Amino acid sequence: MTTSAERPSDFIRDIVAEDVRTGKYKQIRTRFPPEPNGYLHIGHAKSICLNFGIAREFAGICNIRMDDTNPAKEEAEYVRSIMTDVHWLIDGWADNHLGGAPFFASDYFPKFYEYAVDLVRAGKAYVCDMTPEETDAYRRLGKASGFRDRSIEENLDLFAQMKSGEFPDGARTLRAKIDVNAANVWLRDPVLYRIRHASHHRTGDKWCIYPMYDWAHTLSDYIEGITHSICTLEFEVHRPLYNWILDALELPEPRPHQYEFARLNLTYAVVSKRKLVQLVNEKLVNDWDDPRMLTITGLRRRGVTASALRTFAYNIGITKYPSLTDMALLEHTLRDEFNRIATRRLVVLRPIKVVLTNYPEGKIEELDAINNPEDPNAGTRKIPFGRKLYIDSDDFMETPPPKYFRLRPGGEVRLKYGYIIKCDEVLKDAAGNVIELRCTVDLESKSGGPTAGRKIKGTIHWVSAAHAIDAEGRLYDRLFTVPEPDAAGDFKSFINPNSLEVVNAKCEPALGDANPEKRYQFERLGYFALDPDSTPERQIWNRTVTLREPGQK
RNA sequence: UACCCCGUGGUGUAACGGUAACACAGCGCCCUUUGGAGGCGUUAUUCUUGGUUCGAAUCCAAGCGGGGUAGCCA
Repeated sequence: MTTSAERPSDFIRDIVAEDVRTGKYKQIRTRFPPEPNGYLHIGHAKSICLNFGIAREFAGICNIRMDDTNPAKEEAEYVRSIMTDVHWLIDGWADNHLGGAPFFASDYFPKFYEYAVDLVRAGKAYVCDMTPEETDAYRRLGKASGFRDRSIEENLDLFAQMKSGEFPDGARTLRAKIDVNAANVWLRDPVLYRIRHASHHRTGDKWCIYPMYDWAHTLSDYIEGITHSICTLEFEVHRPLYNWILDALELPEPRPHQYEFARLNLTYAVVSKRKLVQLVNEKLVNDWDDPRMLTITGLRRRGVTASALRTFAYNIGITKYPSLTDMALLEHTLRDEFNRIATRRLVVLRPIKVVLTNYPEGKIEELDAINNPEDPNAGTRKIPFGRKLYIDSDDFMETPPPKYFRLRPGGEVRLKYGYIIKCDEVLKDAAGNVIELRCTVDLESKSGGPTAGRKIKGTIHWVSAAHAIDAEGRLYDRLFTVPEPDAAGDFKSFINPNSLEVVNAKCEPALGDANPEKRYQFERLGYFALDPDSTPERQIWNRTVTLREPGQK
């Protein structure tokens, strides 16, 4: 069974456990450091579960830190959405390990600047006047900048002028003086500060020099007392620079250490902020919270629960191998949880009318139905039954294939919790579409009745026409038609044209007081959740995931 | 091209020098008033070649394959 174990095992947790054992740190402290330039997605969820998971397993703390060092890209709106999503995901699980209010790298700008001055004083950084193109070219050639050997006094003076706004954007940078010939290009005198006369979402126009990722991130970790700085694989080559910064500043122990793991890839999906932005901007989906998006907000709207997402994160594990996880594993995780908790209801998605010709006009019966066969405490409810019903058009075929167990002309089927019916007549419109089935009921076959035990292969769901509640059903499918949409060519050309189907559903009356927090199984169809756009007059149901379907349908 | 990292069934992971396991997916059977769930069974794995060792998925080397980096983005 796939349930969330208390202590997952992976190479990072092994390291943390060892550090705890040796008493290397007083307390374990991790961090989740998003840049507020977009919405969080399922890959971030993996990282959040890792960092907060470690905090809760080792009695530690996890900080949320906005890595807001690039004023051109970042917005307060993203800060808000990030906090909403993280809180939702860790609520009741690791929220008591959260390091207080969100931290902001921008709050450390003054400290970053002081450290930079220290670095210059130590002769380990210099102001460089080369253009970005020249810098690139020199770096590629392993050639030293002509400004590399400026005096400390001149560097100090120039850096102060950079800060006070004496120079235009891009005119100068502060660079670390490391090794222009290093095999690792990130050690070839990396840029630490650049000039950007731009308004920052928090510091406004106070600064016109902004720290680069490596400088800001390393020092933020140090300032916050982070012990284990966990990031994705693309930062692996930055680790020597991370350590160089700590060494160059001669920062006292305890110091943070960086570890890297593989980001999440999923079949039939894209999981990268850049691509998700495109889907939104090019209107290929409705918005960031479109239920087809693997953003946390989209998943939430679709009906995915935080606990299921956490279980999924546990199931996929943590390694350094850049794997591709089967979307079926996510779907399995969802079904596994929902099967246990979902309230069962009868809903017809694509109705056909059925008239029971031998059932008395005006007669209504109340049938007993089980709310959740997996949970006896969920109890039962009554479902009204009458002469006119709706069944799903999928459950009737005029000329069915061999293994079709449902209704056919002259055939019998059992109505869940009700009677066995037989199809006598098929009525069609001028276009030849089936519009009504006229059936007869075996009046003794009701649950508990004399012929209730008759062996009938198929059981289908139904709704009383007189009592049905009309509702909108939004049936989602995977957003892409191929397992690896970004493997070759333009991923947007593989968008599934049928990723959303809207239907007018007929729901049993018990759904009238449906709870948006609850999960429902529409029997034989799938798991559904109420969309926030629902109104008291009209419900909108999002299909989170279908029931598992056998090979062919 | 250079540097770094990673290679365990179809997929995701475990095994921490002692003879490969769990989950997903697939297939078959049983059960079923959800073609769901559940039960039982089953297919299938250590990239290659050397080396170290009594013993290697595990340690070493080379090769092959995959990924990452080479922004004044993060």
